Amino acid sequence: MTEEKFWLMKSEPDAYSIDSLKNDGVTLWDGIRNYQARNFMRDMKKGDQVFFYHSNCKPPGIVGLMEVVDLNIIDPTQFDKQSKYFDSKSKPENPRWDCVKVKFISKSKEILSLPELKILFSEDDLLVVKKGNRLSILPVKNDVAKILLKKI
DNA sequence: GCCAACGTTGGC
DNA sequence: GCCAACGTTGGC
Repeated sequence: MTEEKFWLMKSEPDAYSIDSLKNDGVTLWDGIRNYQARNFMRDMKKGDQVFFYHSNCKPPGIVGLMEVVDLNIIDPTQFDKQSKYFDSKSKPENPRWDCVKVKFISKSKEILSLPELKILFSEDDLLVVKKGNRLSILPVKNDVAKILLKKI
């Protein structure tokens, strides 16, 4: 039996938006430099669905849906000296950072904003509504995801 | 621009 | 291993 898994990934729309992904079709979710977030990506499986969240904008919120299509990809930006994500401590023979590839599924007609999410869900239901939560990748509970899917 | 909530770093 | 200082995220 296949258990559906759901996640939420944040991106600042100035850096990479849902429109960028719609245009690209697929993208590598690289540049993650937080171990907990990286480990969540390692827990992902092909076919998992991911809510795309715009952060650091007004208003912040969920703007679309994507799907995991590839796993365990070494993040190329860690070895790129030109990249802001360059990590001098990571060696090619033992890469520290990896990521997943995602594909565009849909863009919401309207943003499901953080204030709305706070009305719908408690901190325990959906971690993104928790004050001060800085994790850019979060798991989403199955029953919460079912509700979200109807609203985006 | 402010600040809360962390994660990371480095001295000891 | 502790912890203070510092840096980052991201809402407001």
